[in-house]
Amino acid sequence: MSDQFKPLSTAPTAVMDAPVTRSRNRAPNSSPQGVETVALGASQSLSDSLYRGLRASIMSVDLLPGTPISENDIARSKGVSRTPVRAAILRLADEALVEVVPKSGTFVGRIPLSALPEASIARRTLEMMIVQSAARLATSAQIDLLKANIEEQFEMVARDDISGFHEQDSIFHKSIAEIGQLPKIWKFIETIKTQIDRFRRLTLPHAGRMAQVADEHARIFAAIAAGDEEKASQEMHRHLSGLQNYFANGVAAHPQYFIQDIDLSKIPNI
Amino acid sequence: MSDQFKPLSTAPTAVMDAPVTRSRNRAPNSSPQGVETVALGASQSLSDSLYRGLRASIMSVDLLPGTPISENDIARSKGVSRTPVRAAILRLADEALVEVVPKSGTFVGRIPLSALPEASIARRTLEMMIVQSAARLATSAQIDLLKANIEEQFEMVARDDISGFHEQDSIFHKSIAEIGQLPKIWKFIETIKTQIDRFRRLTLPHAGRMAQVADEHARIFAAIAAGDEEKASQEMHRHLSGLQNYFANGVAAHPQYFIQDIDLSKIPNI
DNA sequence: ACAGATCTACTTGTATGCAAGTTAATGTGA
DNA sequence: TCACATTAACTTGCATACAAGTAGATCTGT
Repeated sequence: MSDQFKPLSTAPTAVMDAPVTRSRNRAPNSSPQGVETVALGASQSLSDSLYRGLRASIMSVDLLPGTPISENDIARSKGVSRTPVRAAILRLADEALVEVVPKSGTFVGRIPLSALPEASIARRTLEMMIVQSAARLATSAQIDLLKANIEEQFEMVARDDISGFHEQDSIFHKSIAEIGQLPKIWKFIETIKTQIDRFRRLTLPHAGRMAQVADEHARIFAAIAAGDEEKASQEMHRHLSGLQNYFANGVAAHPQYFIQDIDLSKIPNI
Repeated sequence: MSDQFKPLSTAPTAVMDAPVTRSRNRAPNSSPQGVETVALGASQSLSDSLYRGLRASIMSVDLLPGTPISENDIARSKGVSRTPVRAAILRLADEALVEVVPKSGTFVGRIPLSALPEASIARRTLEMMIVQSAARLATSAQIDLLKANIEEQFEMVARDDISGFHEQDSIFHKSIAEIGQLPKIWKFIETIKTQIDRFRRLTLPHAGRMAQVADEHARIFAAIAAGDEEKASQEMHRHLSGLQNYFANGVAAHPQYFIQDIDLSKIPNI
């Protein structure tokens, strides 16, 4: 059962055999065994750009959970065939951002409540470790840049610029990961917190919380600048705790947006 | 730009309008707003079973990194069309288990060395937290089951049954996550450690290490049984550290299996 | 014998058509 | 008026055909 996918070409890897079938080698297109694995910046592919557009619409909750989406409609509206649309939707299905029901329909994914508590715990655990590393390794130049980011955040609070604040928020956490020399773990956290972000955008009142979040960020920054690993970790813990307080109200307001696959009263402390 | 994917149906959500186009609702097929989100056990889909088969072959390094794979060949050998094969390959490409070079070819993914150090750190960090939770929450019944698993492991060592040992190893870690009531984080970890597992299967000598791993597991178990969170965490740290010792030799033996996108001499302590 | 241009078989990406199944609307009976 | 069978339009999953591009084999000139 394990050799059923062995390459079918009869010629082994040796090159001097009579090549019954041309054995194709690695395309020199791809990273030539060398140093860089830099992603291809431009989209280049129809299904890629469709994927990104759909994903952005779902993550911004511009498309609400449960909304039916039709491969045919999207294909017609974009003037392409179903094939690249379908490829994009299948990718989103792997991320649980859409739910595909065979022979019936496709829907913007409802948020699985059972995923949120452990996603929150995992994110907090990793970011506590990351910020410890950052407090240990930060250079004065990096601290200056981070301080500028904090000031930007308070500027956004003053302007009441929510989307601008979210952007600076994201840069803050990403920068800490870079300072801690763990940038790929931040990438991983971004996938972990996907459903958490959707939950927050759906249920949390953004206005009041901005100032508090900026304060929490400032305390984390201060600990990093002071090189106090333990304090930085504790402040990050505070910053990333307390999500469960919003569960009951958020779900009660819009139950149709969620897959209620856990007992909301039994959520552990996060 | 953000409303380009709004559903096209002219009818709003209200049901009393004259339905120019039938507005389709959620299929009662899918989880009916209820409690369970249980995955559909049976494969049901051609592309699903192709995906699982290919993934197993790649993870077991039965298909070596860099091996060219052809959608047409697989389709012919399985007696299906390219469509489901292609869907499976695209899923694998998202996991970096295959590399697709447009208009050129598809290859079993080489292991990106730059991903390994941070994956190892993230995994260790999460499992240290999980085992602390397990040491805190373990019931005596759970401890008995875990003890039986440890005994199985030593049995496998005695029998020199490598694949059997790997299975018990996996059960050990998964059981700890269940005891710690964080089973979904173990699922996360399984995706994190994908490339690490491939690296180990390619480069590590399994024979000698089995006994040592079983011993490390036994020490973790003892700390859990004693309810000693700190000790359990430390033993897990020891168990999951030291991968970097194998980097240089493993890569030197088979450089073509890896994307050497980092300087091997600059790998941090993991 | 060797270097370079040309050619041809192969690759992935997309378009299109069909099959099986589901769901909402409609028809039918009481 | 209501319950139930029928039907028709829509859905996703798969098969097939074509387009654009790549790379190895071959041919040509020296």
